[in-house]
Amino acid sequence: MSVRDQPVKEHRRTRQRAAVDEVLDDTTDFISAQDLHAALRARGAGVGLATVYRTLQTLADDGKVDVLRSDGGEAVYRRCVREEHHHHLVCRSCGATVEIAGPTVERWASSVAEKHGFVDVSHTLEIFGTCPRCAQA
Amino acid sequence: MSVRDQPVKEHRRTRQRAAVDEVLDDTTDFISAQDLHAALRARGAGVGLATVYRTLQTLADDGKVDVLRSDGGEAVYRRCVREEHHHHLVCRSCGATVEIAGPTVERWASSVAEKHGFVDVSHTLEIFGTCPRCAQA
DNA sequence: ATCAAGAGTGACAACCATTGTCAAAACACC
DNA sequence: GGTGTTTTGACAATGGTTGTCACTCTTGAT
Repeated sequence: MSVRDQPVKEHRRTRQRAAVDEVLDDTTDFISAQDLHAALRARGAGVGLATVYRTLQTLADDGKVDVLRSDGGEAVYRRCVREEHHHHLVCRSCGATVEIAGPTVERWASSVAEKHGFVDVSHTLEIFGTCPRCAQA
Repeated sequence: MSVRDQPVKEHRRTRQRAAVDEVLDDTTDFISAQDLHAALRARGAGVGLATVYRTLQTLADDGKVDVLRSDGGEAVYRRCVREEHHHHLVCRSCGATVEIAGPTVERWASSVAEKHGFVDVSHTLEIFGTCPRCAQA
């Protein structure tokens, strides 16, 4: 679908990357680079802020994490469960996330694009709302 | 669908807002606040940068312009033709934009959200690709 | 037309997420 | 262990966006 299907360059294993990985594993919701940095510091495994950004960027490039922009324009990251293309249903209040697959939407998107002569098509689709737990307030 | 269906508070007519409006009318593609500010300055109608931001924010709140985030996280704005909810097909290369309506997707999104107990649901959906004109390169 | 009240403006400072820099430290492999 | 390259981290720099606040302009009433 997209053009980024290169073999994914190999990276070195370092304490810092392992630490980032660990936090990512323990976090089911989207987290910002800043928050991730704070989380690392909190659990004693301090990692430089710049390194956190670089690591997340690398992971994103390799398709290992999902990235999306919060309302404030901040980039937020999350380890994806499915490797394939999918979307998210995100709670505006607590950040809880459900991964969604929508084959119909995929087809619709490409057909619409095709109809207008667009090629090399990709798309973004996120659904926001208030989750059941946050709703009882 | 969303909660922002208030009667849209009235605003005063000022030279600055008229100028912003004019540029927006002359621009068919998405434009950033910074670029809009430059465009205003270029056509002699200088407007403060802060004012540009405030004006765009106001227009966005009133649903008079569409807002979306560029890849770099910059907010870009565009006068919408349709007042109702809709999506965009955007050329990655030249920025050309086609407005899209997708009733099916709308229904699908709300049903998915509902199925998971989410309420007060909204969503974002943008399709990116290379337009016919840019494709012949 | 005049006026008072409050919305709107602008120059600039402040914010804050993100990126650049570069010497020092860590990894992989011989 | 030695060596060449990658990675790191502290800090500076960048750049979009928002906050501040005195001043100006629009508006509706008089």
